[in-house]
Order: sequence, then structure tokens, then C-alpha cells
Amino acid sequence: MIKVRFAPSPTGYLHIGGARTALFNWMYARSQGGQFVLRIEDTDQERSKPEYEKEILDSMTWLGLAWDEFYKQSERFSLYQQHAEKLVSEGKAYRDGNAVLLTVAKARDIKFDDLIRGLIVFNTDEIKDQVLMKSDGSPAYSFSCVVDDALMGITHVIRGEDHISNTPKQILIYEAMGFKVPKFAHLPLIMGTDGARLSKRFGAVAVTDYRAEGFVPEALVNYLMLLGWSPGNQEILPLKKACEKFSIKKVNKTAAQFNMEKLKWTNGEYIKVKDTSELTDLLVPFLKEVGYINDDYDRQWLLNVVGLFKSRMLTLRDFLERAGFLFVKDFSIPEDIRASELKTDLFKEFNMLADRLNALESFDHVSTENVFRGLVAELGMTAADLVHPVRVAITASPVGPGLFETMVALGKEKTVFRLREAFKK
RNA sequence: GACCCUAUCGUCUAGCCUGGUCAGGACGCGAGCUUUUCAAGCUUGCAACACGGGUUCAAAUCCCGUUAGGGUCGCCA
Repeated sequence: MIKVRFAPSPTGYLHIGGARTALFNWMYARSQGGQFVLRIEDTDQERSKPEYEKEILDSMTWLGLAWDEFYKQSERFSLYQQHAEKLVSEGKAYRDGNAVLLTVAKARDIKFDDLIRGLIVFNTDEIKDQVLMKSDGSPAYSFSCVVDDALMGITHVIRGEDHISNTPKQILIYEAMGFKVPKFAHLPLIMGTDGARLSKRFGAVAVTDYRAEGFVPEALVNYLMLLGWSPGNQEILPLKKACEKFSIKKVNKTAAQFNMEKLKWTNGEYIKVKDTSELTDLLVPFLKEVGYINDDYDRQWLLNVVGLFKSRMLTLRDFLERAGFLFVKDFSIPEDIRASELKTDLFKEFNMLADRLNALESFDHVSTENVFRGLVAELGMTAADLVHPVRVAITASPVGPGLFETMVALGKEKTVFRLREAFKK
């Protein structure tokens, strides 16, 4: 039985790199019918924070990466102590003050066959005696990690490339304790756009940041899985399908640059095919946050509006900007847009249109279009001549959904009012 | 500095293992179609095997080196 784990340290939020590591572990487990363990490595009492742990758990859940078993290293200290004692009594480790160090024999080659990179060899001449237990009684990273991986029956350790040089040190610990050495797979790192390491300076690195930006979890997951792995010529692949195709051996060796443009495109693809009602549910929190709606909003109306903008947003947050004109109380057209888009004075035309629209009993797509086209014909204009300025007048933007759908969504009252206000003298 | 990992369009990648394809797809960018604008959709264009040696009839693919990038050298994880 395959068993893997993701072992984050709650000294910070779950970031993109960690999420990708968790994702590959999860996909490997699912693809092999194995188990996925989530282990919180909170041995650093100083830096570990409960709020970070909660945030990590929330992010994992949001991403859809459920775990089969859950552990916290802070609850297992006695286990590490026992194993350290054992090594000391067997003469494989020694005390240095309160600390316990592992004796490392020199001039030995430590080899392991990485599932992604193939054979990797280190010489123990490069490795000094390893701290197992620190002076304060807490276990050092490599030690608690090995003890846990062994005791939890982890068969495959899938982690970032930055752990390659930790591997020989840990193999030495497995050997000293007589534990079976698991298989290792080291994932390539995710780099920032500049090719440098992903850091706070890069912008959004926390999974929660992406959530707040309006990315949907399916899209983030889809994008992340394609960083270092490819199912062939396929860009949109739901997690479930991906698991069927996933193979750890097909994972790339090269670090990938994070590309926001493609993430956004991926997000847009998921938004586009989402059920409108479901998409609306996702949008509601964002709309409430900025005060566009409250609890007793008009569901039917919103459903229609969301439908209009579905193919016009890359992130959920985009909707706020694009459709904002439908919600705002105090509507106004920015000066720069007015200057460039409303150059011609259409006071008379706008008011004629406003009057006729206002007289409409049923304010729907067909009736508004009929009124509009009728007026345009009478005035000897082309539809395009009036469509554009009207759109700007009622939406404050030169782009958007079809004009008549937009007017209907806005409603008669606001449409008429904004038309009359546009060139008010 | 030492040790380790890596190298295909600007970016993500397929192809590499089992040498022989116009080096394929996607994002982005350009053009066109559609259209009341934008988005979507459809068609289409530009764009890459880091460099140098081998091996071979033939190298993106196998080998060596160079260069470049990355990682690790904590009683952090």
C-alpha cells in the first residue's frame, strides 16, 4: 500500500510551492489507491502559530486536497526522545551537552534512486555528525521527519528539490535506526517570473491570496499540476482526470516559472463553463464584501447579470469592476472616459431615447431594441453611432455585454436617469 | 567556495528512455472572420532544441566538456 505525506511547518501560510507539493503527493496517492497523510511539523515552538496551522488546513480543504490521517509533531516529542535514547544506548549517537548527535562514518557513498532524477550519490565526507535532539529537548528536523515517516509507514517521500541534500543525511538516520528507507521523489521548484525564488516580493504567494483575488480552486489546482507535469496536449484537466493520468516518473526535472497570465486564462476557462447558479454563489461573498448587495438581493436578476459577464471575467474579482455600474449608488463617468468617448454632444438624442424608453410598459430586450432602432432610423443615424455613446453613458465604459441586455439588467429607471444626466446642461 | 540538481519558442510544455517527424500543443503577442463595443468562439501568423566536442549513414534525443541557472551547506523546517 502506497502512503505519502505532506508535512508543512505552521510558521507561515501555505504558499504556492507548498500547495504544489501537497497536490503532487495527493495525486500520487489517489492515482495509486494509496493514503495521504497531513503532518504538521510544529517542532519550532517559537515560530509555529495556531493561526498558521488553521490557515494551512483551510487552504488544503479549499484546494480539495483531503487527507486520510492527521498528525502534529508537537504531540509526539516523547517518541523522538525514546528513539534518540535508543541510538545513544546502541552507540550510534552520542550526547553533546543536552543535545544528541548521530555519528556519521566518513568516506562512504550514500546512494538513492530518485523517482524523478534517477541515481544521486553523496559522499559522507560532506556530511558532519547530525543533530538529532537539540539542547532544548526538541527534535531536529531531519530526525523527527525520519522517525515519523518510518513510524507512519510512509512509502514515498515526495517533496521539493531543496530537500535533495537532506536526503543522504536522513538515509543515514533510517539506517542507524534499522528502518526501511522509503522511495524519494524530488519535485522541481517553482520560480518567480524573474527566474528567482518565489518570495513575498513576488506578490501573491499564499494560497489564500489567490482565493481572495478571485481564483477558483479547480483552476489553481489545474494550473499548479501543469507546472512540472504534463498529460500531453491538454491544458484543462480536472483533478480527477489528472489522477488517472498522473505518473510520478513523468514529472519534469526543471524549475518552472510561475506565470500569472496563464493562471488567469485557466481561471477564466473554469469560470466560463461553471454553472451560472454556482458561479453566482461564488460571487456573492465578493459582492457583499464591497457592499454591492446584502442578504436580500434579487437572485433572479443577479443570475441573469452573472450570465452576461461569465465569458468576460478572468477572476471573480473582475466581476466587481466590470459589472460594478449595475450596483453602484452614485454613478459617475470618469473624466478621461467622458473626454475620449463622449465627445459629441448627444443631449437631444439621449433625451429622445430616454423619453421613449421611459414610456415602455415592458422593459425587455425586444422592446428596448425596437425603440432604439426606431429612433436611430428617424434620426438618420446608424445604430453604431448611438450604441457606443449610450453604452458609455449608462455603464461608464466603452466595453461590455450587448447594449440591450445591459439596459434591461440596469433597469428602466437607472437607464433613463443616466441617459438624461449624461449631457445635462 | 564545496557538494548536488537542471538546460526545447518570452512563459508552461510534448518529443529524449527505445537516434531518422516540416520539433507538436497551450498562454501571451500579431492578423483575419463574426459582431453595436468588449469578451467568448473560429481561422491564421511570429517564435525554441544554451554552446563546443565526440559516437553514428543520421543527434533535440546517446557520451564528455564549457557556460548559465537553481538548490544545500543551522541545535529553521
